[in-house]
Amino acid sequence: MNPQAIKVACSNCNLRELCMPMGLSEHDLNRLDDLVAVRRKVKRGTTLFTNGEKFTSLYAIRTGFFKTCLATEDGRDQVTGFQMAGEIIGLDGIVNDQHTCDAVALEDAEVCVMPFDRIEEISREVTALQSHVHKIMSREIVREHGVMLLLGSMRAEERLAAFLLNLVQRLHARGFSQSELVLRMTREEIGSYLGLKLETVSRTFSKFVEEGMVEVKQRHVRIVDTEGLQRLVNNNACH
Amino acid sequence: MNPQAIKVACSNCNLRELCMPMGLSEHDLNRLDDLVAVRRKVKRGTTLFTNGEKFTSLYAIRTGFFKTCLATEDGRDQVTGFQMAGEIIGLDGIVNDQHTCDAVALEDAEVCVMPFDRIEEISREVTALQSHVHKIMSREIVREHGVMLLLGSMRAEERLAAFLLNLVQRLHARGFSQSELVLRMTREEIGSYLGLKLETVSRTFSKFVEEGMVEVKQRHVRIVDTEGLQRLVNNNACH
DNA sequence: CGACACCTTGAAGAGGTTCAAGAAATGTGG
DNA sequence: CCACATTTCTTGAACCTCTTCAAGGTGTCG
Repeated sequence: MNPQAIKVACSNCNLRELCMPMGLSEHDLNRLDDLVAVRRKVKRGTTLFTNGEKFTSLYAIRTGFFKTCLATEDGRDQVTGFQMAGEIIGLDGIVNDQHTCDAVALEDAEVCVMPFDRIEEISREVTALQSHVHKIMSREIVREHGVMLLLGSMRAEERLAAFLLNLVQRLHARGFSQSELVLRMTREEIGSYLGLKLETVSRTFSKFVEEGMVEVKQRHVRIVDTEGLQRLVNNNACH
Repeated sequence: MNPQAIKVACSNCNLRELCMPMGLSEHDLNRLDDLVAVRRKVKRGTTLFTNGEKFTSLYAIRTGFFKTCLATEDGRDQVTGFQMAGEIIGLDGIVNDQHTCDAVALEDAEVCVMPFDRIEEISREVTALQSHVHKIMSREIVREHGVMLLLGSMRAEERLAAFLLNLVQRLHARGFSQSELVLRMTREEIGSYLGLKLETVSRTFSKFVEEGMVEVKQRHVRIVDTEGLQRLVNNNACH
């Protein structure tokens, strides 16, 4: 058995710059390679973790696409985010040693499993990792502030425009098109995330198409007028 | 000059159990006392930090009451949270070394200033602090998930009920009444937080009063029927 | 190829917003 | 300490956005 062939190594992962700190010494890089215990495949439609489950690890998404969602006993359901390659999920579990939401793969996925006690251990030694972990958590807090702004103050069109621009921008950062994207989620999931009903999402898509801002063919979306969408998001003066 | 009299000491602060880890050795406790550089008073209506300002420190609230809010150039405004004694604010600033929201004192307040580089330094040595910092950030993430659920799936009554119950619960944890509270914020600020207009907040208060669930006299609120409010929040079956 | 999930569109209805006016509380300056 | 200005809160009426309910269409997967 050749350990080289099996060993999971952040040091030569091409997603490193997305999920790991940059500019490390050789020595620190080697320490980081101890972070990832194993990789885990998650089939489409199955969960990486669920509400109530014991928290042990954070997960770095290598491939695939996830949603995280809250489901309360009384039947409410809220998608709290969509995550793609290079992003970290599981942060919600730290506070009470158990997860408070479900992470569902929206397409076949693979994640790097990073046991949290090991993260804490190594980040005591590698300052860059410590700082990185703090920044990742802070980034999530800031992202959620943005969602609160969206849910609290935007109208349906503005929400969907903001959503599309955010998605395409993140995909672009991963080398995909600036204007075309394939939605991995249903209208209902988009609606849940945006605080809208699926019919409203559908209607708003249709409206964007009528106005020539996007082309939509099922889950294939092409953004024709980025500035137009941007104006919708920024400019709430027009109402 | 007697250092004893001036020295800020977490080790004998009565809010310690709210903002600091528990069960530390004498030695670790002493290390923790190096965390707080100074205290700072913040007059009502003034800001502790503002959007764009350089991030240097986290703040533990000793006395007083804050709101954090996002204000975008185009005039949107969103209250992202209300914070009280024992809670930590400033986490949003970590990711980009600058704050992304404003923290406004809603009454005269005093905070403990904890330089973040010192927090990172000490938490490399004191495992309990490291863990504590992680938990605080995770707790904020989970709290915001809850707000997303509220904004994304609740109706006006449900939102206000959830808001009141949350406030009174936090106050109760600080030794105040389980049923009476004084709101430190305006109807407009409540509305912004809950994604409603101030008129809707006012009307919903009136409705609760009519139904005998609460008594309201300006900012003085007395919760008469806690279970009733709880039912509103949990039970979305009734519509 | 048939069953199922997903999406679109229409029409009616509800919940929340907007606009407006007035009342109550709070703060300020003389 | 009182009078006045200002902010905050309440309530009504009309309106608008989004939801609900319903039906039909499209795509997908075993």
